[in-house]
Amino acid sequence: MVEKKSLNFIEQIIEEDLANGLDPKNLRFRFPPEPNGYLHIGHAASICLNFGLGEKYNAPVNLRFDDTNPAKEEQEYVDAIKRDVAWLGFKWDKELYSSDYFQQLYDWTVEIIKAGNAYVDLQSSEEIAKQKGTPTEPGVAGPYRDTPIDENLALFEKMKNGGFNEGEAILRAKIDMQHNNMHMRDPIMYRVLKKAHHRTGNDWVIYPMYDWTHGESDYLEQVTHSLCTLEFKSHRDLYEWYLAQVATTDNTQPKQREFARRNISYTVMSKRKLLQLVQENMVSGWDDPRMPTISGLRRRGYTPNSIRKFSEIAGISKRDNVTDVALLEFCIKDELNKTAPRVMAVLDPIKLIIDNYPADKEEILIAENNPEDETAGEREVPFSKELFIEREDFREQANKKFFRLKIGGEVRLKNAYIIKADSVEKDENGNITVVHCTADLDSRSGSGTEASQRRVKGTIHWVSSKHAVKTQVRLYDRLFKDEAPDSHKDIDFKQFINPNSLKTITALVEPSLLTSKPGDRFQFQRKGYFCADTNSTSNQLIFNRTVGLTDSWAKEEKKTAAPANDASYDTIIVLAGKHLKARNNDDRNSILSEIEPLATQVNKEVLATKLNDAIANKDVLAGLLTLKFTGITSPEEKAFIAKSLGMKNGSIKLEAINITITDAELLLENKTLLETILAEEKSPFIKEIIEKALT
RNA sequence: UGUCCCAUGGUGUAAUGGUAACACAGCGGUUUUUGGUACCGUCGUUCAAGGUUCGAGUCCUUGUGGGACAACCA
Repeated sequence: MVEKKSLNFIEQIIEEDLANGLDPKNLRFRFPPEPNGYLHIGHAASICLNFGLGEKYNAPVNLRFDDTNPAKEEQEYVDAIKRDVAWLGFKWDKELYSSDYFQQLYDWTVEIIKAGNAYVDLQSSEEIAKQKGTPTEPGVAGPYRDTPIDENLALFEKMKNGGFNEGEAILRAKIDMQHNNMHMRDPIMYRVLKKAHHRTGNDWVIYPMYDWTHGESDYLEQVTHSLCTLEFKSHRDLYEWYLAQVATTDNTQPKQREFARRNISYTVMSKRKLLQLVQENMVSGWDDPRMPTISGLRRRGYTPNSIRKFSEIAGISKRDNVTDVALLEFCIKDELNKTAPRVMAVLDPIKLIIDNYPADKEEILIAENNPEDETAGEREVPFSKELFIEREDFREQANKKFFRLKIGGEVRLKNAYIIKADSVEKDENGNITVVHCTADLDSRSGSGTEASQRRVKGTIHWVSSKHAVKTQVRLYDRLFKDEAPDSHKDIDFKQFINPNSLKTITALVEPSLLTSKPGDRFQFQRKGYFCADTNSTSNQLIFNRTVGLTDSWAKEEKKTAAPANDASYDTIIVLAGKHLKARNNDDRNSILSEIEPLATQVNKEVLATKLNDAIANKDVLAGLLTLKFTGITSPEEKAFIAKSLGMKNGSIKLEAINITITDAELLLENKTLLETILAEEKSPFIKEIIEKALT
């Protein structure tokens, strides 16, 4: 049976071209990074698209560095990019550089000038920008637009020979200053940059711009489909215009098509912002395991397969998107579950003494390496009287939902004995220092005895005190607290940084890990997947947490521990998000009627902390919609209203204004604030409301 | 007050004029020497209004909402 897989819209375009006579042998793609930063998971989508297409159609894919700006580009980035693409498992056909085409581009340019389609402009960038107009107003011609061809040729020659300083002269294509598309209003082809280039050194002092390079590079390489992200859509006209200047009809005409960049929740995905995190030391570097860079994910413990799988199931489209990071995590958990050896590691140790086990006895127990993989084999784990177990796995008393160790209760020590807790020792502060227990000495795992077959509800992991190895463990969490930290126009994305994104602890692990090498991946049983860090050695083991295991006990605990009203407020936040997305008042009103009963249940103390933390639009709106029904009483709530009045989002501002003007006291307190808003407000609707209230 | 692009469950994507589906997340359960995995179940979707058509998520019109475009960046 043939499974028919649906095609994404890029594949459909290719199929169409093939159907229209394009020879599949001519198919060729390229991945064109600028070497000015590290590749991230968003680039991975593009890499997987292009190289995936190459594999699917058996077509070559070039790795071409788009290196036309010597000010920003460095060899370090070239090396990192090559390493990352290769690590993902892709093989490029040719390694190429746009800078290799500088001479060809120059020669073509001279022809374009001779054809009267380009001119040298000697104005300042401010003047040029001014003449360019805006997206809503057409541009006007500058004074150099009609310079005679001979003069342009001479001036361009002078540019090339260093006769102008940076900023004094540029070469422009002569297209149409009134064009709807700003990129067509006589775009810049060359600028003077007296900087050494990482490959061409000091050969050139003029450098071509992106548009006048990219399509021509595609053409020279005979790329058929030049795929890029959506923000280049409006460059397509120019791409085609330049191509028309140089292309001959017997050659393949490359085709630019655009797809949406891949965003992931709780992180940022722009090189500029990632660079900022690196430069401002908010992370340890481009390969910090919290970074969404390929190198960061690699150090975190992600595999090439998991990233390729993610790109495949996330898909390709033209819609703005924020993919749930849980999907990425699913991909790595799914793979590691099948491949990662299991080991025992205690992250937060508490001592356990088996009172009825001989003090000098040591046993070597057998443990399965991976229950999902029979070929993974077994290993030996030492056992003795004194062990460490996870602090959270013991409670003096607990209800019957807690099926770990408690006084008088039984639990299985993984791969070892069933034990029963008897008593505890405590320090002067009342903290438990030791748990005493009794083992059922007939119950050893794998011994085959009747007692060994006994079923107890809980199984916990452990390490032998004498044999335990101290290890540094880095527990990583999401870098940002907000789903889309850079989606808030008025708030800097760094405001959302999660202060607890890294917790470094000392853990105790079983001795088998002593032989682990950097990059080795393990499942620390019941805890998560961990990867030996680049700097891990047998003298100082270091493990990075890639991702935790699904923890249904934590969920259960959260349910009972959190105040009941939390759930109401969480629902209100979700509804507030919908309210922001709603496109008509009917929808908004029905959401309000859902919120009303919930709002009255919200715990005021919970609310106070939530209001204090609210930064994102939906969190602020949730607060407002709750207060709308509960009324404003505390100083915190009043402060929150004042803060909301300052938000730029229209729905939020309107809601805040409405709440303010229906409360006489609030109205009085915020009178000057409202007057300020009135002065700056553009919406006549909002102005009218404020004016009415103020009089 | 311009041009272009986009709009399908909470999220990401399918459905190519013919039964709105898959995955993740959520919720409930079964199994379990990992509260993992696996398995089963469950929740929930076509922005709006008109039009074309036997039939519209898909085509057309208008509207609404979101995004891109004014670097000597790519």
